[in-house]
Amino acid sequence: MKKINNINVDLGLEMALTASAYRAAGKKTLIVNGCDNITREQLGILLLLTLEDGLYQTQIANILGKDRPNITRMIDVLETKGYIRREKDESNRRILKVFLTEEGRKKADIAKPLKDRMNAAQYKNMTDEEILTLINLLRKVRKNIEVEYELNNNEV
Amino acid sequence: MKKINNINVDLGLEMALTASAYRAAGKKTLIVNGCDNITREQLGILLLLTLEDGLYQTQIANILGKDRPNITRMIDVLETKGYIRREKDESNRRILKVFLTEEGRKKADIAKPLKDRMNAAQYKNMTDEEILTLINLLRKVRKNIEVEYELNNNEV
DNA sequence: ACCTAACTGTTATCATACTAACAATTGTTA
DNA sequence: TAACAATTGTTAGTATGATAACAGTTAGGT
Repeated sequence: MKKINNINVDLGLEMALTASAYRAAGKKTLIVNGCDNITREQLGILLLLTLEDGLYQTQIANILGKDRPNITRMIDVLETKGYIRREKDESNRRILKVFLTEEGRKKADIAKPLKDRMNAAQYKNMTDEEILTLINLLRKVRKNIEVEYELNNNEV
Repeated sequence: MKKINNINVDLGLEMALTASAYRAAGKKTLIVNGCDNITREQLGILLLLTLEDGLYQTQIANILGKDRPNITRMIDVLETKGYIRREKDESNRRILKVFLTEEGRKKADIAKPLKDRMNAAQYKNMTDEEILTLINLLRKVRKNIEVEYELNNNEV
């Protein structure tokens, strides 16, 4: 494990722990506020659709960084719950566009301020500069990993 | 979504994307180098045991930031693969201590440099100061979240 | 000693992450 | 046009993340 100033720097563990706390807090926030019939990830899809309705599944997967089987399953659930509906695209019959229902829009409107409040909590006592630094460093690490990942790809 | 300098700052999404790249790269590294019969998470247990053998399951769970059911399952798998063995503690019969087998130690020795190489890759072109900053900001966010999480806990 | 609370590992259940493989559709190219 | 490749959504299977509930064990308080 890399050491700096005699401090162990295991980024994987740090990210796992932070992500774990993040998930727990998000779940708790939803439950405490009566949004206990939907998960944080499912809500992410609803919130995305409030920004741009009618995306198709692969677009949703790419934007949210998830894979298509996952999106299929989550959208199945959201459709069963009546929050979204699938609609065939006549110009490309492979595509299923996803739209919010009225119920789905209502749910997103209720949950949006909860997400905002959680974002505010996680950035408490942090300056804008610190937040930007954190985001940029995460992106730098991701870029490094993706480059290395592609290198490995070519090695195979 | 919080905006700084007109840039969207969705830490949850950034962490999810980075963690996803991290997982993919880790998995690929193991497969490319012939360690395809073990997962990154299972390997984490083996590497921990090389630092301190004979930990019991709850200790492993706490150190790695996982829950006990997960550890039970992963250790079941590792035991089936012959990489670890459970041993009852006579002084406290609730406890099962976990030890590396010879096979497990060999596996860990083979995989350790792969993990080190991946750590080096993710920190490429980053100064020690940047790395420390990233770790400290992640910890700060985690602390914020945990405080907020406990607050919610009390509100219930 | 007895009762209760806490701890440890386990099982069951559900949601997510990921891969492989597939059918249907569309795009490309010889 | 015919053959092949790529795209889209789906299904199946495995591993992980997380919670609830349980039996066995230990610790604490009366």
